[in-house]
Amino acid sequence: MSKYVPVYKQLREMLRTQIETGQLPVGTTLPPEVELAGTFGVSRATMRNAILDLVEDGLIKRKPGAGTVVIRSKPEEHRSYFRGLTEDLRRRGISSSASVLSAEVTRPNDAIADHLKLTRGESALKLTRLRSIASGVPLALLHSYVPEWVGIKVDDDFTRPLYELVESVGKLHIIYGHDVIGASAATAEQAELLDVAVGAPLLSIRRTTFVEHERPVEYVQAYLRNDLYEYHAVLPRETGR
Amino acid sequence: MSKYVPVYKQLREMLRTQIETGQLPVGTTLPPEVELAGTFGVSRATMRNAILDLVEDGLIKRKPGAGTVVIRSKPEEHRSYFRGLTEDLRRRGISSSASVLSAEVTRPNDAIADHLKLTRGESALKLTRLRSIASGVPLALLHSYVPEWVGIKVDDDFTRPLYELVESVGKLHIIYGHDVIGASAATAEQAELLDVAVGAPLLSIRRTTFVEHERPVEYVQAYLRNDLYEYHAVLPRETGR
DNA sequence: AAGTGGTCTAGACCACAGA
DNA sequence: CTGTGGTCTAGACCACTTT
Repeated sequence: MSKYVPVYKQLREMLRTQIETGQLPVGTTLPPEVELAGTFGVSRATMRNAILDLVEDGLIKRKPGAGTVVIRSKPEEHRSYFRGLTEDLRRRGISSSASVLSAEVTRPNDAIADHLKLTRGESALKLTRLRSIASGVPLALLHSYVPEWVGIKVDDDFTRPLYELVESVGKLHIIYGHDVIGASAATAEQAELLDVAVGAPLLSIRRTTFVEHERPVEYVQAYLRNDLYEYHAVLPRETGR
Repeated sequence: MSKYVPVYKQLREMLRTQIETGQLPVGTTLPPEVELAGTFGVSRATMRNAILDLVEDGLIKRKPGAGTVVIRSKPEEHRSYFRGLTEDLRRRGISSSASVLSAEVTRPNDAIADHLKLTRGESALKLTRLRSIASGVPLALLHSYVPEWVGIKVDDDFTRPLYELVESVGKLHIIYGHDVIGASAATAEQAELLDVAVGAPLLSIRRTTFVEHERPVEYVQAYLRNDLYEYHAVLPRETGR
């Protein structure tokens, strides 16, 4: 039950704490590596190991010949992560519910089969849902496709987030998602369901979800009311090496 | 024009090449650190430095006591990065050009001043541009705002990517961007400039660009023709710390 | 020129996985 | 048990930025 923790990790966390609590405010120049190493009684390499981790976390910045400066006091959050619509809304304080309009197993059209990397003859579960916010106002029309091999059945509970189903039923681990976002004009059917005028601008999100080995497990085409939803993305700049 | 390249970087790139060309196929177990170090006549630390970079890139995986295995042959591309519209289009093989409709220094409205974290009285350069694809078809209407402190002048060359200007003139380093994407109906003015019908759906992108210390250096409101442009985002799933 | 981070060496012992 | 990666030391010299 003894828990071994390397020295450099202890030092790293100690420094991280000092930065996050403001004992080392933004703008502070840290002592040189050698001095820090001496202070803590470790070799320069060990001290360096601790420091470089913090650079990786974006808390400090180093310049050869200049020094090491604290540039941020809180852990970096400059990156968007893949989330389902339900969780996305919940994070913004909007509670919503879904109603299933239809659920069937079919052979999807070629474009969708291609996105899901289906071989000829393979089918997919097609799911159409309408998601509304608490007051009952319709928000989004969702057309989801899940390959049959994932193992989801037409009588599963689709009012819960689809990701949970995919990950639990298929025992899969989602790695990333690819979103393509555009704008489109509401068709008569969409207008009816979403309670907007025909031709009104809708936000269109087409999402492909991937598990290990670049395997797609879900394709969703969503149409959202532009007055109720905006898509957010925080993108880090490519790090040159 | 010094050409000094550290040994570990040379070794890293050599290994990377061998992996990407398939000389070291996926599944291969690499020789132990000590052996590799001996092979290349460097110390273990140097060899290790090269290897760890490849772990960071997701090309290989290490397990203590087990070994080092090649797990991917191509660099990871499961993450979108911040890019300007120009570069984004260029990567898709679309060449485009921009024409400046207006450039002036003004006090922006409160919403925009807030995005740029301007104090009372601070002004910003307002820039309106129309970007068209090669054939001359209009693609996007861009309203850009850059705080005065960045140092960009109204007579700079705005047909070049704005990021280059910001980074070179202001000697700044862009860290990340925050995009908010929605759909809107074209106003009369927008319809005229973009050559679409009034009320036609447009893709709306509002982007705030940040440099060190969470400082915003640019705010752009873009309206794009939905038939010519789609926004792409590849989002990794949140990794448990 | 001085000081800082960047690279590199030649060792050593420890923690962990597999046979 | 053996072998692997993980950690650590005590030096050294180099490249870069600032003074």
